[in-house]
Amino acid sequence: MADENTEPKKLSRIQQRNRELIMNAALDVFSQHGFRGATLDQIADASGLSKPNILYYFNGKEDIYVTLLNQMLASWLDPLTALDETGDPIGEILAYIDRKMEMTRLFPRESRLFATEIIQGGSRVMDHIATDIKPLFDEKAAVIQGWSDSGRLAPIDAHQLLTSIWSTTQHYADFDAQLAVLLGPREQVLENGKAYLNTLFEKALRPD
Amino acid sequence: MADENTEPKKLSRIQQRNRELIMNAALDVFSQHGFRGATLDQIADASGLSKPNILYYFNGKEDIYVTLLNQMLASWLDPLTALDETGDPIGEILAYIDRKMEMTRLFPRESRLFATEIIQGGSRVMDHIATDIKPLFDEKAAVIQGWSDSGRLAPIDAHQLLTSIWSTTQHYADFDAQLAVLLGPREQVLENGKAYLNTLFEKALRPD
DNA sequence: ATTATCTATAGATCTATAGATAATGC
DNA sequence: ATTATCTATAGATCTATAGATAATGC
Repeated sequence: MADENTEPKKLSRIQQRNRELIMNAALDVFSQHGFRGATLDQIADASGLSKPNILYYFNGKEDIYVTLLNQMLASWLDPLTALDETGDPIGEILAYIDRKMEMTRLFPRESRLFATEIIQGGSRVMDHIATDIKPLFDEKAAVIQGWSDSGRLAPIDAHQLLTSIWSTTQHYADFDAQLAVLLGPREQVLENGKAYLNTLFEKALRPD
Repeated sequence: MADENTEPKKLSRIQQRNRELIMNAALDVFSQHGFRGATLDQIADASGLSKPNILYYFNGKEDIYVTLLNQMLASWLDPLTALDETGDPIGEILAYIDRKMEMTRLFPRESRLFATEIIQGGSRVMDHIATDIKPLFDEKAAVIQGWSDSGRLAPIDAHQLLTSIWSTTQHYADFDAQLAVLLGPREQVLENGKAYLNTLFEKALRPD
């Protein structure tokens, strides 16, 4: 029970397919109800597999949840990783915003899963945040701060800038249900949001 | 069972105190776990009352939750209501941001309760959003759009502007756990955030 | 007398496992 | 032979109620 993470055991085709079915169902269920609110029954129903069969593939509810989170977090930072120190400052940041908006468009459930987890204290991702997210966050913030300090961007707090980019872009996924009532259909809202954010940050970042 | 909302029955001092204890405990528990994830046991523990006693004051888990949401939503829009058409456009919007940041500072649990509810589909507040929030949202957006169209603000999509103010300000409450790791202690983060948002929106809104 | 609280428990829901059976890969 | 799935169920947790008892307000 100590070292069970050494399991690159080749997965059979069935294994692979069913694990994917479960992950997808779990994403639906956990992003809608959070960890505590979700049940294996719901995941079983959504995946089309029986409850005991699901526990044949995973060691339990928490195992499913943690596996799902890890899988998702692995690609969550890609848009920020791609921020290029050697590029044009404003162009780089606007491109980063576009990539984040694309994440929102393609992976709204993942965004909501992460949001719920953090809102509820984030005990299962805190390690990940400290270990993986913070270093990248600080590194890229330093790049942006460098641009700002050297006058290639307006004077700005880079950490706060990144925070506001996260909040504005992820909001379109997380508060989808509210925005559908207040602003209209999803695709259109995202399109308008993208244009708006580009204008907003372009004006705010332009030096002088 | 039809018209039980006619209950302005004067509450005894004990009634009032215990209902408040329960509301406060429920805010803790529901904002941390969402509706499905919360249990009466947790609320009982947090309030110091017994479980059956809690059900003496409320008709059940859902009754507690809905009462809490309604209570909270009643004041949630106050900052927006105060936006004054006859004031200075940029000053009014920056003051609105300050009020929202103050809500974040004073009522982070309420913000997280609302966020979790919306992320999870918002079935229990959709009516409220359509009936109470949307009209005010549209009215104030029209005011701002008027300012923008008449050149007193930069050209801007007022609905999107309000959306981005909500997302940026509420983010400090909702993603508190993450920001504590990435940015540092809460009070300081809020202070920096307030200054940052003022600069950001001031630059973005200035005409010309 | 009325209001508030407690003990005890019914009945539903949930996670997880045991053990049998069916399907698949050599 | 090994992998995958099913039936049945144990044991824990949860919401809610019944019915008795204690506290409070006239």
